Amino acid sequence: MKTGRPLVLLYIHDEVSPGLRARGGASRWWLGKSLAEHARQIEKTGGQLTIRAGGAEEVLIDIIAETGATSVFWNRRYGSAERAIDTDLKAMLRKGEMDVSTFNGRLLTEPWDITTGASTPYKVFTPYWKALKSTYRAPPVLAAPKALGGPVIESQTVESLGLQPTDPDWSGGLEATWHPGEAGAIERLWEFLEGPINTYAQDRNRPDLERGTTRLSPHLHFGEISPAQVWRAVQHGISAGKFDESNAMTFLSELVWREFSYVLLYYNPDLATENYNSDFDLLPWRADCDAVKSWRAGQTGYPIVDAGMRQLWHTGYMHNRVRMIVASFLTKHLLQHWQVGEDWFWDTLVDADPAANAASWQWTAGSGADAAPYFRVFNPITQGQKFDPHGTYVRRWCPELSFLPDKVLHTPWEADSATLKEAGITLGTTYPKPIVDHATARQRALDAYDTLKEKRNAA
DNA sequence: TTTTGAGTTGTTCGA
DNA sequence: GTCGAACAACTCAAA
Repeated sequence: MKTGRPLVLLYIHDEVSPGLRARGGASRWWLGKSLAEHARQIEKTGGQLTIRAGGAEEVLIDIIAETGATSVFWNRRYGSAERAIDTDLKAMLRKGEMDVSTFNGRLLTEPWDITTGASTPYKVFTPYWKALKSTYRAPPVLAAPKALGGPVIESQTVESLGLQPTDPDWSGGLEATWHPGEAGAIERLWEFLEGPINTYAQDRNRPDLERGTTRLSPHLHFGEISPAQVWRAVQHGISAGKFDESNAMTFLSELVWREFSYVLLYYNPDLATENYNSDFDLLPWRADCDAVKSWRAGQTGYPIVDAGMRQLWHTGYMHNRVRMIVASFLTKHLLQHWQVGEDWFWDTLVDADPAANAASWQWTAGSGADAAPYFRVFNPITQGQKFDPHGTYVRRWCPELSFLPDKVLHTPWEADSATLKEAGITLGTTYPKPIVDHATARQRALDAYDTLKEKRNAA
């Protein structure tokens, strides 16, 4: 790359190229905030973030014609539609004798970089993790450029992209929870490294704790902070003896789960729509609209499930432990296809990610790579008691249960009538009765799996 | 090529 | 109350 030449900093808002999955509502909200913040930061250096909506190819052709640009740079993407678009773009630009360079901006390593001894992609997490941590060294973080002044050309406003919800504007809870943008990301990382990292292995499972996890996922998704930056900061702290190594490595392994999801997506482009393990094509999922409605609304009658679903609706986020509980509940207790859940999360999560969301739903359902065995059905009662022991999380998101004593908080249907009355609860009115019985639903899920086995053996 | 050990996150049951 | 075994078998990865 030649230096000293002006840069056009371009964001193409492409909703029209073929095959792209439309962003969900929460993701659009974050994107709008993030772009606005990014534009402000660039303006401070005297530059301009140029925003254009349209197909990537058409927009680039226009920009090149307007500016006489001779080089184009971008960070690589890994979804199948995005790869197809970027491959075509690269071919077109090179045909026009443009310099094209692409980079890895969003992962630690490229999905094809780390392979087994047989040069095949890893399909099991632990050996992948071992291979990555023994070879990966995070590159140094470069300082942001002080001046980014380029040509001032026509640009759309962020507002014109129509990313913010109106009529109704449901984004109040998101607004109160998040600070999209690089500064917010760095702050979250620093807060985490100042203490919580040293108790991460335990506390990451506690949705009732404010700072048990980093909550960096949406920032990572939107490229406001890179995994390499996070890795380097943690590695530095370990070397300096500042962090407990075991806890810090547990944290890094979670970052590598994100990488592993991208390996799975790269080699399985249909990860969000097809069973990774096609045996699951035979599983007799049920189609129960009422059950799905109750699940989405956080009205299942299981407090930890309902708390999670309401946290999601209100803040665009759900604690990871609770994600597993609600996902197990939907796919196993309610026997609804994992895609129903994947779709809902896609629409409502601020960190909705094509790789992590699909891989994690399949993992829970049992159809995914290195998946939970099907007979591992989370018990929403004991999970609640174990990971929200004082009920802080449930009381926060299900305030109608606030006055129940801890002993029956996760099992309101077991409270005697005097206790319920005293807590101001009428089951079936102020809070639902359980929509399924745990033991019955568990057995139904195990039976469904048995039919799958029979069908597979017969085939 | 064959063999061997291992595999994110759990629950239930019975001693 | 605590603890270990059973829950399935299969596929992956490396020796």
